[in-house]
Amino acid sequence: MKSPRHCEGTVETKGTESTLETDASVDCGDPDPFQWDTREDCQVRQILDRVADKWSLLVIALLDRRCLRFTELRREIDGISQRMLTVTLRQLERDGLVKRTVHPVVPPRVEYELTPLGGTLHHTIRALVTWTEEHQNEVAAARSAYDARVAAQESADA
Amino acid sequence: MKSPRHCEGTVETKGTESTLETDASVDCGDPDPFQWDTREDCQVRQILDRVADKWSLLVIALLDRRCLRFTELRREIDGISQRMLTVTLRQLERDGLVKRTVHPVVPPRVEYELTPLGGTLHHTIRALVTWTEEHQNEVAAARSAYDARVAAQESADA
DNA sequence: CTGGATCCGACATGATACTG
DNA sequence: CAGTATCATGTCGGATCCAG
Repeated sequence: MKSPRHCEGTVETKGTESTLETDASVDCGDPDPFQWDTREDCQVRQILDRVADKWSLLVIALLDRRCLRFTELRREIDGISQRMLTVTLRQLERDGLVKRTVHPVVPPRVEYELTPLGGTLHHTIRALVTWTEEHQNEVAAARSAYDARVAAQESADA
Repeated sequence: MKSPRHCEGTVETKGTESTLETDASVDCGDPDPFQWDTREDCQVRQILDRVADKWSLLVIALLDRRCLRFTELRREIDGISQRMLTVTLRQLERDGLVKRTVHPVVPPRVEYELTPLGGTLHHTIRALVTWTEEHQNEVAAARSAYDARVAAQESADA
């Protein structure tokens, strides 16, 4: 119901699909700091989902004021499929975070870079990555402790 | 290609089969700033996925040094199902980001709050949310422009 | 080289019913 | 109230083929 439908597939229902979105109609500018993103139809929730996406995160982090070609990105991001890279880049381009430049040469050369808007996001994303790097050991320890507790509990039940 | 499997971070099973061995064995501490998270077996990637998760994001943002009960969280986060709230809270608890307190009363009263570790994450998450709030209009504009371009292109083809 | 399109399986997620 | 268990399904995402 609240699924943020992808825009992949280049649907020809360009005008009709936007009708079900409550983007423009809903005003999310509320003063309550604890109410800001609680409504699923709020645009902030949608953008947050896009921006915090698994692959989007990596692409943005990788495009640190650098131009990267499609294949370069694909090579750098271990595990991403061609399809997901394409889809992710399209979404980011649509959101104005990534600029796509096609060089009319043969073989085709397409380069991706962050837009100014994307550049501002980069810092935030980077902060998230930094936090993860700095605290991964603590998280791992917490996981082990939790798993140990669960295991102990289960053996106690048996 | 390489290992086609996903980042196996999101498991809602017992946790006994969690990938402990790979977590500890793989060392992600590399100096290259552009290599840090490119490998899918890197623990940073897994944690990033968890932390940047749609619901996790909201829960952490909501638990800003407050104790919230299960139902309160559920009510605040519009659109979340009971199941996903439970799963999300479990994951966060396992990762040591959220503390779960059960009050042995009737009716049961369970409260959730951020751990100190979760508190440090909170700032970063908050920054992400703030960015989204501040730039949602630009993103929306970019989307409209993109959609318009696509529409124009399609009508030109026809 | 850079994708677009399609097929299809797997898994995450939602809905529902049940429990303590 | 706070879950757990089960089932249904939609979406994501990978593999493959094809095109410019």
